[in-house]
Amino acid sequence: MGRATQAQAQQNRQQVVAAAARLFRERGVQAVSVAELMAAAGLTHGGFYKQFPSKEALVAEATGQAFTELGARLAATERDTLLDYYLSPGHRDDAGTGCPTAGLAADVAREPADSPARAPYANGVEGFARWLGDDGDEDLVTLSTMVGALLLARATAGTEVSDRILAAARESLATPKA
Amino acid sequence: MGRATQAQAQQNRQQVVAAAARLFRERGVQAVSVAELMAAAGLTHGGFYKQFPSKEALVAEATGQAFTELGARLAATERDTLLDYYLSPGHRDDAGTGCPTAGLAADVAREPADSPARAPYANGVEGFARWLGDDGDEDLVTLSTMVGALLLARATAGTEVSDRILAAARESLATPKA
DNA sequence: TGTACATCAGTGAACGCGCGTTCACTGATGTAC
DNA sequence: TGTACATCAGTGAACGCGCGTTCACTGATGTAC
Repeated sequence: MGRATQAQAQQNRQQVVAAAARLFRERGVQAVSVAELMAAAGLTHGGFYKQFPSKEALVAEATGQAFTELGARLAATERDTLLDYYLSPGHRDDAGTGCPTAGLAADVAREPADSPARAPYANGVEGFARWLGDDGDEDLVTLSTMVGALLLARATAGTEVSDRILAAARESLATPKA
Repeated sequence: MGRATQAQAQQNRQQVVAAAARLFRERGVQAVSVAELMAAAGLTHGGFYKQFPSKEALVAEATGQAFTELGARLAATERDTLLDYYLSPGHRDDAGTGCPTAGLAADVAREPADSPARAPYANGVEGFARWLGDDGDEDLVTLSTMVGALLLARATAGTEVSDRILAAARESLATPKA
């Protein structure tokens, strides 16, 4: 096959990061192999280390990428519209393209304390909370409710209580108390 | 070594379930091997299948066990005391003995739709919400906030925002609005 | 603009390792008499 | 209560498999002149 052009190599790299950002949210970091991510970009697994020093480094980069996508989405969305989507069955059933705060929470929580994935995650959480714009640290509470409801709805998916969790959180957050 | 007594066998089995209930919450189902769980009970891994049909079956049983422990704890605790513990740095830093609703949420969410772990998890969530005792489905919102805040605090552990998430949620939930 | 050659993205096989599960075997336990 | 024997909890080695990572190699790309 020979050497790829710099443009092609960069595009391949970006495809691997994009696949990681999606699949890590969907199935968890441990359940997605380096070989699968390379295959998602049409490559064989051997070349992975020409682009990334380790899987751990890709986890960090994919985390940042997922939060960058979230930021773009937030910038183009009104609060009530976002809440409707966030607490919808659609979002519950599609973690891969959904919120990384929820989709990566458990994975990042179980990363070692010095994992490079922690910084982009924490920055993402702070940015999301700021966007919510509630007074004081109340935005952190709002975000906690959103993330908790989404994760509980996912873990109880298929049962009657799952939809009730989403509906109750939507109702509780739709109209700001103040 | 020869055959163990029925009492000893039952005790060994219980130790495996207890270790699983703790380690699955702490590190996640995939990060804990059958061999490690058997070793935690002082056994070699080969005998696992004399006690459990599969690792998946143990996941379901350990999930039920963790929620049974939670139920006992709730029965002996007042709401405000529980909230203080739930949203504390201690609980954040010790997932293994902590709430299974939070500790197993992502693992159960990623289990297949027909996984036997889903039923005990959903039952546990409903029981926890009922214990909270808020009106209508507001208890599901309260639980969502608790679980979300705890998971976000864990994923941001080591940063300044982690403690703020816990404190903000504690403040928001400590005194019922009504 | 052409030529010679160094670079390096990607390949494919291999590394050591641990996984969930199976199985022949052991020998004390539990049971039938 | 004592004896003969079937049961079966636990052992330890092995099964096939996939993991993250390494490496010798390929050959088109990029560059120096």
